[in-house]
Amino acid sequence: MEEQYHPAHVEAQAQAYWDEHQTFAVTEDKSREKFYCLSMFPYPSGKLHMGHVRNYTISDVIARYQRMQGKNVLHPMGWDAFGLPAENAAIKNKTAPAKWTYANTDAMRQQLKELGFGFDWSRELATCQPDYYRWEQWFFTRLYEKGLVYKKNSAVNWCPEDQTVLANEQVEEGCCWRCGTQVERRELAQWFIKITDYADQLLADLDKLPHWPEQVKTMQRNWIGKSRGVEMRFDLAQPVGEHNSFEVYTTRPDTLMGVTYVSLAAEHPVTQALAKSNPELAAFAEACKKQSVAEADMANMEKKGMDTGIEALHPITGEPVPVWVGNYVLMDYGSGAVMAVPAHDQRDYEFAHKYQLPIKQVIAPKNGEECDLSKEAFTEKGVLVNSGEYDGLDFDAAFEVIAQALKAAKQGKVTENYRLRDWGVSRQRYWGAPIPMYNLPDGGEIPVPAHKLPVLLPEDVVMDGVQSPLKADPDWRKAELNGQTVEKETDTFDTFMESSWYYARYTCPHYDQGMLDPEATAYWLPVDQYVGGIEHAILHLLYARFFHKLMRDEGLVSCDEPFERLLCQGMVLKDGAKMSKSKGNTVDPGVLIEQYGADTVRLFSMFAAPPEQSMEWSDSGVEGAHRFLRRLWKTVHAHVQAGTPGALKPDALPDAQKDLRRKTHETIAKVSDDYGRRQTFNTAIAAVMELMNDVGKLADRANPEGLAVEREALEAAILLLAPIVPHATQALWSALGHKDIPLEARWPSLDESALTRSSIEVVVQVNGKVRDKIQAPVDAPRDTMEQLAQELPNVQRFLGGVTVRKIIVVPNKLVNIVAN
RNA sequence: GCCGGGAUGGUGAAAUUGGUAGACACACAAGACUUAAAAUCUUGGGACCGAAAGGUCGUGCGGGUUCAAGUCCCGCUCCCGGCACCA
Repeated sequence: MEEQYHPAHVEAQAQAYWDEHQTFAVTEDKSREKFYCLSMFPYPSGKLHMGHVRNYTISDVIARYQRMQGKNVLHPMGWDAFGLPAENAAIKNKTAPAKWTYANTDAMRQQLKELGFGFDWSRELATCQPDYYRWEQWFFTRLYEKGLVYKKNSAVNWCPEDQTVLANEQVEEGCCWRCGTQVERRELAQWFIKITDYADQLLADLDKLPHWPEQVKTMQRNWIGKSRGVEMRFDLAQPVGEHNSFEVYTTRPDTLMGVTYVSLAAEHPVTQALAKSNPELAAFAEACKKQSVAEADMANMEKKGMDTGIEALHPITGEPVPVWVGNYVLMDYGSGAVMAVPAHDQRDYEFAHKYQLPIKQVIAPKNGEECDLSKEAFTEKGVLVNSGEYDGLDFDAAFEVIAQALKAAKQGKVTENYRLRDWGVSRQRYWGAPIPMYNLPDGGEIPVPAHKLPVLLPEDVVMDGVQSPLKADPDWRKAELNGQTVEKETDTFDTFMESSWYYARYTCPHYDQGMLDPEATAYWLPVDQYVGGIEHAILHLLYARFFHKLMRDEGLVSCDEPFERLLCQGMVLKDGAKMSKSKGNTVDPGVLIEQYGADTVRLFSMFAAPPEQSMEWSDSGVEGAHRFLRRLWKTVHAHVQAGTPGALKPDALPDAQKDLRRKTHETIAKVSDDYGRRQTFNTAIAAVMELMNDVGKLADRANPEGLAVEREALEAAILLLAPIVPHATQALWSALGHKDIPLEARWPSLDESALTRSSIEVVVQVNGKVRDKIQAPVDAPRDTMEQLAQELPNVQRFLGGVTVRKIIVVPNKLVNIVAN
């Protein structure tokens, strides 16, 4: 072996070996336990960034670790290739999005290989390829046939200048990011998939995911937002056009007697009908259309309203209450109308103050205290007051009695409601999978039949404007079905569609008899370990879970959930901020690989922080990681030079050598737990560093017995580090005379007998403060420990003049003497 | 605004089930080697007091529970992720 560590050479050699031996190509092998390890596939933006490096290093480490546990490991990679940035780049560079995208995948594949990630490249897929999206199109037509797909109007951001739809991201302070024109809301007919039909399952099955982070499950639960409430009808005092009433949903029917007005959305049919004869109201509704469609903006904006002048009848008392229109009432939510109880809802409270609407207290605190409504609403649950016959009831009783009263009066009923809304999948863009529907001349539509799929997206286009080439090209949409002239839908799918099932397609990426090969999915699914950014905790992961259930109900997969275990990695920061071009704090992985090698980049990525935490990038930290690898290399080299180790004779060793053996096996135990259960790779690396520090201090190269102990330590260190720094460890393993590679070697096994020790350090406290430490026999009896502790001089000092009340002994850890 | 996280030395972090706060690194300082520098190696270090032994304080802020709290509970502050058309 070479005396110096030359990463460029070592890495090229290892990568060539893997390439030559097709080390990471896998097939179904029913005789072996499988492990499917998946990273979220990247959007092919052109260059790998540190977030990718971190993500793929984590999954590569897990994949290689599982491989060393003897499992048949699938670790695939591909491209989330459709999306907005390709269109933006295409407009900027006057090229086709397809060309740009494919050039980017080539560049990024190259970088991924340089980092030594063990992907099975024979399964690579790109979602923009027709043999991928054709099955998505087919599946959508199946959903249509099952009644899980429907079309309805929904609001989008519209730039009147560019005559185009904008993504939320393309709206900056209410204006178009290209031309600065004020953005409007526009209602378009769009396709939806009924995710709400699966809301209950998506909620309930979270309980089947014990290996998901609790925070992600909590976020999904809250997003689905199941609530039990009452849906009721408010009749209008006078009919408005054809409308006699409207529906309202509340989770707080106990506050019903405190309703002092109701609010409708600007798009509510009653509002629209009233606006026809009320120019002022029409102007207000028009003004509401200038608002953003993003929920965060809705929540932050100033709440405005307008009195319609009409009244609705309280569903229980029949008393008239004023009907308002509010800019904060969403048509997409529930029924587009809300009852307002200013005394017990903070938003209603502020609105009522602003427009001098009455505030009527109907709930009092349980403990009988007065509540002060002069500053804020009282939103807690309590006891009913000012509610006539319902006075004195608590929330639960009031809920049931009032719901009963509404039901008896045929004015309402108890229902469950979800915050979750159906999934709008239509995008008015070019670079996406065409929605496989034919629009008929008479206005209806039918799904494109299977034999006409895929509906191909033309790749040879010029993006010379903001308009989608599909919409700009009248020839493309022309189609014919059974002799009838039809038009292809020019909208494309939301890119979440592609990312919702790619994990399943990886099991059979070349299968052409259907969407999925049942044998391949039966063997590989579910994904055993999914690794990706926390930013996907809700949308992507919820849609993928939903899609999985849809595929299950189509008979394509057999399990209920797609991802068994989930790891959400934190962001990569530099100087305390997210890396971004605008801040100029980006770090180019390519430059670092050139300077230090891939192993150093991987080692530092994993050492700097535990995976879930955000990680601070540090150039000097990278330097330190590199230094450690050089030291490791040097140590192995010196060890090999020192001679041939003898047979290991554990019982006959001097104390220092026993100590080193204990450290070796403590490290094996610690690192195995860190990789497998805890997934804290930073502490695993620290443990191996400690082991190497001990090798430096304790190794005895003067005799074959000493060399045997050092050899055991070095082999353990190499194998334990192999998943993280695969190139260097492969070279070192070979330098120690092994013919196999670490990936195919057995994970080091723990020798329990090496762990035994005769004494252990125990802390002695007086009143919880450390006063001394003693070397005590392991598992010493309680009274021995009490006595040893009390005899210590520095303990005595603190026991003078006080009485010992109690002594707490935590075996092999601590003695606390409580005295006063 | 709503939902979910986070905050520990000069810096990244560790402390796994309530039991020694700061492992392992980085940066820094001193020393060794060297004509010299780099590299490498050794040593040191939370703050404050002290010659030392040792003591006091210390995990964003304010309270609480406990023999014992970075860890549990209540109330805040600031930062980050998501909010349905960025992916």
